[in-house]
Amino acid sequence: MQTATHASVAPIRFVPRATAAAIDDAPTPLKTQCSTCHLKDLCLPCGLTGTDVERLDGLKFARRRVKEGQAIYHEGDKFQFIYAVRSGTFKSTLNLRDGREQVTGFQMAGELLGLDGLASGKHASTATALEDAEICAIPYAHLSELASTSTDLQHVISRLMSREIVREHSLMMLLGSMNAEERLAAFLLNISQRMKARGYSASEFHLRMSRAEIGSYLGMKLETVSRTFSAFAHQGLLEVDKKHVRITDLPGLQQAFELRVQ
Amino acid sequence: MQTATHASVAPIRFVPRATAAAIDDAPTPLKTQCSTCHLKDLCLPCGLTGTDVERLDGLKFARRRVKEGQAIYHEGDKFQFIYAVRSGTFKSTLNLRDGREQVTGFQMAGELLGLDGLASGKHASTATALEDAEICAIPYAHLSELASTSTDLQHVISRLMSREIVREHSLMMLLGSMNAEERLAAFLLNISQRMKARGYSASEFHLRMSRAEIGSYLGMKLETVSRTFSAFAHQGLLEVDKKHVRITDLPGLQQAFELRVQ
DNA sequence: CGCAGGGTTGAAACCTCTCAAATAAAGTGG
DNA sequence: CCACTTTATTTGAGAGGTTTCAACCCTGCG
Repeated sequence: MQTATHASVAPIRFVPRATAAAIDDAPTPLKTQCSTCHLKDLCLPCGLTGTDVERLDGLKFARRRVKEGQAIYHEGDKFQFIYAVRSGTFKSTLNLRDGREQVTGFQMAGELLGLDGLASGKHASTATALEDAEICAIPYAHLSELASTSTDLQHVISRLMSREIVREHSLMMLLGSMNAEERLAAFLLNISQRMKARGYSASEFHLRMSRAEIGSYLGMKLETVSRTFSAFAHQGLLEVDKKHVRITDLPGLQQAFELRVQ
Repeated sequence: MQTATHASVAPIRFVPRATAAAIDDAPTPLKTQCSTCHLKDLCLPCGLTGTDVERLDGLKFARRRVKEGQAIYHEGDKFQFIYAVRSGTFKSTLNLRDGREQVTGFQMAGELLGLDGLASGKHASTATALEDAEICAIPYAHLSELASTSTDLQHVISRLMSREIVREHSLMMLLGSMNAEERLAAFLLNISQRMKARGYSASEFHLRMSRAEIGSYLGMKLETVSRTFSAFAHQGLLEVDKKHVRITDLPGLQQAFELRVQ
């Protein structure tokens, strides 16, 4: 549904896991401009004035298609690009010793990926497409060069990083002090809000992630996620059919979540 | 023990909660330089070359004493300063609806506080001293002005923010996939490492936070924290007496933690 | 000296996890 | 196009770990 508006983009070949980093070094040389992007109010240009947005157009970055299941970078890969999601949904994950993965976030259109790579020069997580997607690959060197000519742009980047910190704070609160129902309610309300901000229905949507991925993100087992979905359905808060969700009692769902959180 | 090295600083009066923000507007006008600070390898100047560190000296910021229990900013306060811990320990907290608080981090000498305020211009958390402490209050406006003259300084700030994101990632992993023993082991090893980096013993230290605060941070109840301490003691991994901890089997503790994490 | 706050420990309740089985959907290959 | 396999999801029952409630100890302080 989200990819429908970007049909005129050259597809890139599928890149197997071991060499996925290689695509970072040779992005499709297709130029894109921020000033005319339909996501400019959500994405990098958000908060910038006309002149600064135009300055952003000086950035030479490429659009890329990413197939479902394909990673745009892996934990440990050299950090060179920041990625903006144009369409589709991604998950960010950390690898656990026993081979399992911990989901640290889901990213939707207009959201940025890869900011955790600045710390050490290597990506600290892996970003994988949950459906066929499209991204802008922004060379960090160019971006920071550009930022040195505009304090406003500097602030925007700092603000975006700060937002990520704040987001993770609330996730820590969720993981540290909420039970299963509160966690899932918080998750669904968050998705609902983000769908709404992107012009989709806030009450009915298609989850792109599996029960296991939701569980990993929320710190619970997939069976518990499934059970909690069923419990919400029995309570009349929503209707679920696999990944399709329809919220039928938004205030009720908010109450299930707001029992604890400020 | 940490405060002993900084005795020649004018004390500030205790400021009650409601007006604590006021001290932000009138910091003690005592100038400090980064280039001669004993924390320069841990703190803001970390990674900067000689010339850039000198440029940091152009920053006019004040040192301040903070009494145990006093907050340097509260959730919702206007964001103006970034704070560097000179001595002492702080906790960062979020308020929960039911009046309880969620601890999102502990900060030691050389670590920064307040970066979460950039996102919205208001502090997203509260920072409270766990013991008498000393901080540098760095006006963010000055810092970002200075950063516009040095790309290296820009990078340092970005890197520090990114580090915070990475730190929170691993905490999410901890909260999402570890049991009580793994959590406490991870916490103690982290504290141990940070003590070591500051020139203190890695194996014997005094915790500045209560069982309840540790529990809030680690997503467990204070009784469980206490029980897990006792369990470690029974296993011969450490000796505990209230807040005093001596790690007697570091490899054993690491094993208790590394069972899951990469 | 009594009290409050922080810490420890015990026992039972409760929630989530684990293990297991059944179902449905989707992909595979003849 | 149909059996077959694989994967995702749901649901049940019992195990297990953490929380809850409670009692008790210790220390510092007015």
